[in-house]
Amino acid sequence: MENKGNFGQTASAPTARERPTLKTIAFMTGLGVTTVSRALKDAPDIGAETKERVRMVARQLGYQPNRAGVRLRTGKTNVIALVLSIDEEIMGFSSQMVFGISEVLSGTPYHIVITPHSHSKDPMQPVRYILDTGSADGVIISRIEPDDPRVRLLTERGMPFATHGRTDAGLTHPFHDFDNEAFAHQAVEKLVERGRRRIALLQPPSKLTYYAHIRIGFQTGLHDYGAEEVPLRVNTDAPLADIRDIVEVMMRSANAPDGIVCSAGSAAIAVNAGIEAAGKALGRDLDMVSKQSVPILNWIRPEIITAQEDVRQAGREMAKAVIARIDGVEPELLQSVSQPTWPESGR
Amino acid sequence: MENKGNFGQTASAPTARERPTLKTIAFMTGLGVTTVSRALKDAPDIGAETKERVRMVARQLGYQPNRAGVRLRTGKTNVIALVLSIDEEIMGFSSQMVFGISEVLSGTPYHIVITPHSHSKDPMQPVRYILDTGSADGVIISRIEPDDPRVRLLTERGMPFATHGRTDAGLTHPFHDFDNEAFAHQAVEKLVERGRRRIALLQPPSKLTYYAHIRIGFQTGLHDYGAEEVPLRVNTDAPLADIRDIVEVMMRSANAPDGIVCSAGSAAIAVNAGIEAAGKALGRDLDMVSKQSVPILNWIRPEIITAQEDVRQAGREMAKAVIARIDGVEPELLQSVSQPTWPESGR
DNA sequence: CATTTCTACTGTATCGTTACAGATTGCATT
DNA sequence: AATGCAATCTGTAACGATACAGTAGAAATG
Repeated sequence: MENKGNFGQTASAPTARERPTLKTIAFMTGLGVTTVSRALKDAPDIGAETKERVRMVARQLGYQPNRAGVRLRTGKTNVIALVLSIDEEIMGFSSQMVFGISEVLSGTPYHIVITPHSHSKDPMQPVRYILDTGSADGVIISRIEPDDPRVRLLTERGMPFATHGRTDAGLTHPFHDFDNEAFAHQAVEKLVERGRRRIALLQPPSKLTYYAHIRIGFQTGLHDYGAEEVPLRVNTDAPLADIRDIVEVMMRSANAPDGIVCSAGSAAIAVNAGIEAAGKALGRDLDMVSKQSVPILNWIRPEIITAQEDVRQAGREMAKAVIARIDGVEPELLQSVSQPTWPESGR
Repeated sequence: MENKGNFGQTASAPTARERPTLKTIAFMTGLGVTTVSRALKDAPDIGAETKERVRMVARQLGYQPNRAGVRLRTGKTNVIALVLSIDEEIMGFSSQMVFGISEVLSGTPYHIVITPHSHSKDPMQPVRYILDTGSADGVIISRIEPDDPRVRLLTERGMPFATHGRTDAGLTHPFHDFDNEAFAHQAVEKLVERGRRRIALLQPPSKLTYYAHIRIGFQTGLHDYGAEEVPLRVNTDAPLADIRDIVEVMMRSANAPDGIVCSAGSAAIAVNAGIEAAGKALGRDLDMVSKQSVPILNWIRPEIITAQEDVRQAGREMAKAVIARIDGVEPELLQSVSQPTWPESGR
């Protein structure tokens, strides 16, 4: 009579080694399914010895909770959605981020689901989908704008998330960001140190928040170190061929710069091509500083002065932040900014 | 009495616009939940008019089946797992593959879950996890070996999958592969066309299947076009610094090659560095042919002769193959090999 | 000794969906 | 009029987990 609940239900498992469930453990321990469930989550109303017994059997069986069961009953998906822009992305930017995220998630029950979208299309669509279908417990997004509508929506709907990049409209949320202001400032410094004074900036598209950071760092740099800007009318999102052509024209012109600051590693390759197409050479006629997320530029031209942005680390930070947010930690405590590092160039 | 099933259950939805379920539609149409379920999957025992009505209401409500419900009941996860090696991966190889896969999956109910692992560790672990927990309907794996234990296990357990690369042990399974044999053969041809006769090969690690393909293509190429091999004792998986150093030594030696075939884009960058460190120049002292998955090499040195491997296309093919396999299509019909393309170099 | 209070455990209902085994109705057959 | 049979529709149970509302027994209380 004590096992009335199990009786006749788990008359199973004679031959086939099927996946164990709570019922299996309940049957083996002689306990009720509820008790097993509560024992495994260390509930206070279960005896210490019972918990121990349940845990042993569970480990023995290699029990892993059925995700669908949990999700259906509790709504918890154990999924983190990574929203990625499918365009651009020449270098392994997002791979690195994915790997950073996975590193953190591998010690947790979370899975990572990639939700891609074309950023030329509606960037809200994937976010809306996730919210409407409740298909994730947390979200990670990139390419943040100062008053990002995705951030607004996610906040409004109470969905935990972290961003790669900051907003700038009084929104408080977890983020990880690279200190682009410091990068641009230091970049100018490096150039001036080498005697360069007329500096061009290949900047990100102006709608992204870090455009402003780059601009500010660049301009205070110019001011602090006494240099001037040579305008460059193209941004890092442009096709590489366009960047090269425009840089070539600029380098051939009368007021060609003697220094260039480049906000993206892939673009730096095109910039370099433009420079060389104009018959100029790095280190001789001018210097270039570039940010990169993958250490590749110095393999191409050792003369490029590079700052490293550790995107894998960013992935780790954001994963930790989302999980913390899911666990109720205040957003204010989940914000971090990483500094550029300047590996000794050359090899 | 007709609505006894719904009665008292769906007395809900007064204010809050909650996510619609079958029950919601059942309530609105006055039908039973079962009928709605069957109507939506176009079952033969539901009247045409009823189906139409149900579909209209469902569309109106923006109904999307609850994944946890479906998964719990049917075991269908609607997930494709992409198993990725977290190491290496300098360039955006896997991003491109992910994007290719997503393109195909975006028109389906499938989600893509990234399951990363360190390929220095046990490569079976993620596959075992997926099988044991039934966490996906299909799997995509790369870095295939001739007698790949993952392929064996997945086949044995009846899990649909596709591989990036072939096996070579009588295993029949869906795959997409790049024709590395053709690439290597054509690469030799290109070099010989340029008057090169002493050719080195930077080959993949020998445990991977395509090592043999590259070797065969290379050797028949040498034979067909009358060239000889200069041995190069390092493979594409080696750290870039090692590759450069070894290539430099080779290029300084008495019997330096006058042509190099390189099986990976990232490695080509290091090879080039080694060549230049030895004071040699591409196009003058020697030529290099390299495969690349992202069109970057010619930005670095226009002289590199490049073959394009379209990894995004590979992602598409594999996604289509896994889904077809899930739908019961025979593996024999889901195998494809893509040919190298040789874009006009220069720009 | 009766009553309350804990401790430790359990049954039932439920999440959303679908498989299965009926129902109900109308019509054609005998 | 009884029977058979499609054509449509429906209720119930189940997938695995957990929230909730208990229950049984022991111990503490009055």
